[in-house]
Amino acid sequence: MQNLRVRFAPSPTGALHIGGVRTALYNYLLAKKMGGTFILRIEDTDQARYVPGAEDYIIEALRWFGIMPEEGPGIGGDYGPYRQSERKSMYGKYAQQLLDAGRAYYAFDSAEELQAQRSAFEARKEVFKYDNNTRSSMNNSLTLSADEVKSRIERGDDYTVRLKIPKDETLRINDLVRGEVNFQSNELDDKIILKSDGMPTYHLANIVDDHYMKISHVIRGEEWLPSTAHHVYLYRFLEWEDTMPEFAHLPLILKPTGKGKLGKRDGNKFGIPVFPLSWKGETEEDSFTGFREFGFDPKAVLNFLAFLGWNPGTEQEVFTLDELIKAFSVEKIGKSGARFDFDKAKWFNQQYIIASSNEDLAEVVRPLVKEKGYEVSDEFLVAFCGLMKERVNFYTDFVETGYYFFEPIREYDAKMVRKKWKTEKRPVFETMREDLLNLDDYSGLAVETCIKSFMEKHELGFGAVLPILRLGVSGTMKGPSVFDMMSLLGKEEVNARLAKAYDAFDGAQAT
RNA sequence: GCUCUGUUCGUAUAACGGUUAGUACGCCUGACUUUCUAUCAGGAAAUAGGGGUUCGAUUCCCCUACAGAGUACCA
Repeated sequence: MQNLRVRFAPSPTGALHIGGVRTALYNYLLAKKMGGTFILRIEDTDQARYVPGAEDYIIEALRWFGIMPEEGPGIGGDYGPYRQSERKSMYGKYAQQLLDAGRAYYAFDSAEELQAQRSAFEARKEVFKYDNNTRSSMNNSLTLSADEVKSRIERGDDYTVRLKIPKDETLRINDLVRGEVNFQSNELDDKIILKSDGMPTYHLANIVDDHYMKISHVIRGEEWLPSTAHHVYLYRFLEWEDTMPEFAHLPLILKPTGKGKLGKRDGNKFGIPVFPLSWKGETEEDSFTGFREFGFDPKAVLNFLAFLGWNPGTEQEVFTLDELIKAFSVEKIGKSGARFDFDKAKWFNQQYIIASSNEDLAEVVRPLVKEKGYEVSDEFLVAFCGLMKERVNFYTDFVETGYYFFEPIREYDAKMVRKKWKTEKRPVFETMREDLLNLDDYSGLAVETCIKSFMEKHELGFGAVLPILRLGVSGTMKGPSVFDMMSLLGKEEVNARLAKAYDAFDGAQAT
């Protein structure tokens, strides 16, 4: 085989969906594994659906994941331009070639006429298809005289170019994921390949570009499987069939619950991200929180995505990108739709956080801390990450569930306070506070020793003392080791918190 | 409707035609622990249904059911 070249070819119609990211990932993995080239091509042939910023979003997302293409718009490469709108002049030529070869024809039917046909068929409970059956009754260069066609074109009438699908043929397609897939040509419609605005449709542009960009493998979503037959015909009629790429159609990603494939709105509906990065659309419904902003690590998301429709056949689940590249193979891609399981995504993220060093975590958490307006030393932050990393799922949890490391306690767990605090015991706890204040060494171990001797002196058990300390210092029963927490907060801070807490506890007890 | 694709615990999936049908997430129980986690040890939980082929089908074939996708001058 010659050089392996794959492309990710999204349409800039909005934020890049997580399913698109998975497609990009699989393309990337295959390219890297085989020493091939990963290419980004922007399919912007539909001006009406073009959304400004979408292209930047796509590139930013790929960069965040660390799966950057080697060729693409703004990146360079020998097969550019990489935006279809900039390749417009190429496509007309091939439409003409197809026309000349009798493999395509002009169609003059207006949108209204087509609509009328559809309605008429619908009334008979049939579905209109522009195909070898119906094209003889439509206005096209097959039914009109040559002169008529010529004059219509010269007159400037709108026309499209349609692919003339042959009659009575069986088309056999080999798909790397699904094996042999057969199509009857009579079931295929005469797809428009050149629109009346002169732009090609996806089908033509895709084939021409893949050919010129020397794409060897087309890895894309299953929604393209039905139109692959048209694509094969295009290759055949353009006489490029001998260099036609291999096809691999990926299973769909399904909604977390219920029916259907994962959609844009599912994110807001289930309160989970379905886009890599946050996106601000025109409206509330068109705005989404991304995995990044949700507090995910890009490596964890990639790992999760890799397993949505693929598995290595071993029992290993946590993979670095390099390991994924080594393990990846098209043969291991699954056939059936994979449901998006947020719990699993969460678990992957947690695995990555736990495996990260405290220093690396601090690096990621620092901007979040700054954003909240907190000012802390690097040393503090690193220690803080060490204390918290085993009890968070997302990066955002650090500053949210661990907020009390940076600002005063917002609220005490009232139920626990009522259960554990006795106002009569306050004098005893005041002596504990003093004992703590007299400590010179405020390491976790020293604090622990101090508390233990305090308990011994007053014949108190862990259950009577530790909850009070924990509540006083963090307000909640959830969190890291009390002693370590106190050590990190420091003597003065702990003392102040305890004094304040005792008052609050008394208040809570009184009500 | 038609075409294409698919169907193993709730979810993701593993299993040369021969296994007590494995693993992970989630769930339940226990251990550890001052709490929450994490960790460890257990547990419940699946081959859609029906026909074949075969000594033997999760695995191969057919039918049914269900699900998904496509059926645009969108990609």
